[in-house]
Amino acid sequence: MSLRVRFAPSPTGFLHVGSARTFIFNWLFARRVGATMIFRLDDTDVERNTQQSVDSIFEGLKWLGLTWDEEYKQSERLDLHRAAADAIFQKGMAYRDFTPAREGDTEKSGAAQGTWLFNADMRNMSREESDRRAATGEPFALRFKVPRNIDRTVSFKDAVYGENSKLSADIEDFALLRSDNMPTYHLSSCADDADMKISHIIRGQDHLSNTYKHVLIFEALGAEVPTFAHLPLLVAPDGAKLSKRKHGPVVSVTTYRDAGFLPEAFINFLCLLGWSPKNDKEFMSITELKELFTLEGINRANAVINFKEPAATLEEAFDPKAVWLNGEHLRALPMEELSAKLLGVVREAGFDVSPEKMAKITPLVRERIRLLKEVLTVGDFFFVDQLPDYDVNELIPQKGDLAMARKSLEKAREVLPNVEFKHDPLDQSLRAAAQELALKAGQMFQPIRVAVCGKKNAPPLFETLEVLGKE
RNA sequence: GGCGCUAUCGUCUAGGGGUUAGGACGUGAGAUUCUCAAUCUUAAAACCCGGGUUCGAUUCCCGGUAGCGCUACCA
Repeated sequence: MSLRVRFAPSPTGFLHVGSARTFIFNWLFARRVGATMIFRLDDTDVERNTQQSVDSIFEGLKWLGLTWDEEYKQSERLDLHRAAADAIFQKGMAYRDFTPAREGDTEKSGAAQGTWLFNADMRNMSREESDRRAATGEPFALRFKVPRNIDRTVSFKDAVYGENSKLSADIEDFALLRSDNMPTYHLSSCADDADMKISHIIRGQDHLSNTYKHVLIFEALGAEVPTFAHLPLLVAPDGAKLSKRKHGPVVSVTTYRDAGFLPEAFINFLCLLGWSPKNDKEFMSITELKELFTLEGINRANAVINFKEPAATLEEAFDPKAVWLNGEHLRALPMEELSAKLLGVVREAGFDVSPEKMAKITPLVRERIRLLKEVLTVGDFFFVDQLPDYDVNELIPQKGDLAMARKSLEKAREVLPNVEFKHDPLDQSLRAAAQELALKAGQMFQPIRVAVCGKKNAPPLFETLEVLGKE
């Protein structure tokens, strides 16, 4: 039997980090075992689908750089879904429910208050009466006739959560077709999975309890029930599920891209949430992940993405481990590659910097940034003609005063014009100058650094001067 | 409310009937250094509670509690 997996997002919002992880796990599994990876847009909810969301999903996935082998759109397969529903109906495993759709029933309080399982009048209606009413054009929803025998149980073995079973009597008669003849998610999802011969369904744990219904549908369709692997959910620091409304842009994949995450770092981070290679390895390339990934390595408890709610800095908006991993991946990149990426960021910010100059700057900022975008704050002085204003007190060296700073700078102005702007000559002459002034090297360098960079914390002085050049 | 799933440092996790409960991020201290980083060393930090089973449970079983999910003609 061939192995086939699918990623099936519904386009009702931007690409969520949780969806991205589901996609990544599917991809890793597929590439690891040689399965076919299918992308399927689950767009049967016409009212909530937006083109903007479709674009956002593709944009996010494109950034990740992981590809799939086949692509489908559910909205183009409605006939198949309806045929599946009809087949179930013809087998007597579904019935028409003529109860008008509940309207204005916005929240789920109705369901939450009591346990609705089925409407006996509808479930037990004779086929003749059902046909007659349908023939008059009366609208109906098609519901699955869940077995009510008291000892009947539905079970499946989940690759992550193990054996699961539930009394079928506890499962409500869920809808297959809405009264507008549109298939529901459960129906189209299963009909497609069956038709596409999906062998492994790897998806969020929020579907764990839906799986009983799905097993029922697969069986009614006479299809082989695939292997399920449910993934623990990604949640916010407060334990609530991630939502854009509550938690802002951190839940969107493009936010990571825009802040300057490397896709491989982002993927690495997401993999560590709910999965582990069990060997204490944390920093992993995509190739390594592909080699190490197994469904057995997935654990069962929800994982918190540990970001700060009101973020004071760019870094704070993300999980510290994600930021750290990104720094690691950044430093693992060949210098030229990193330089090219940084050049892109800098140019996008409106600075005109040549690739040659960027090539010299990159080694100086590489150890000092963890997100690509930080090049703009760490290395700003490399790009501007005129330094923004800074506090003169910044010039004061340790255990020194403004007079000492002034003395240092005057000396520097005297010495520097005659020095070749290379590391060693600068080192020698400035150290000599410091000695002449009876200052510690650090006390001499500090004011110069601030005068040059506009801030105390900056890359080493001589290299910086060398890159900046004498003019 | 009903049904289901889950529970190890602040966070991500390893482990598993007898361990000094391991690693990582983050945090503190120190080393190095022209500052900041990077790097290295080091410290603090965890088995939800109660019952069983057992010579011995953090680990196995049961119960509780808490969190999460599903309970839509959403997905």
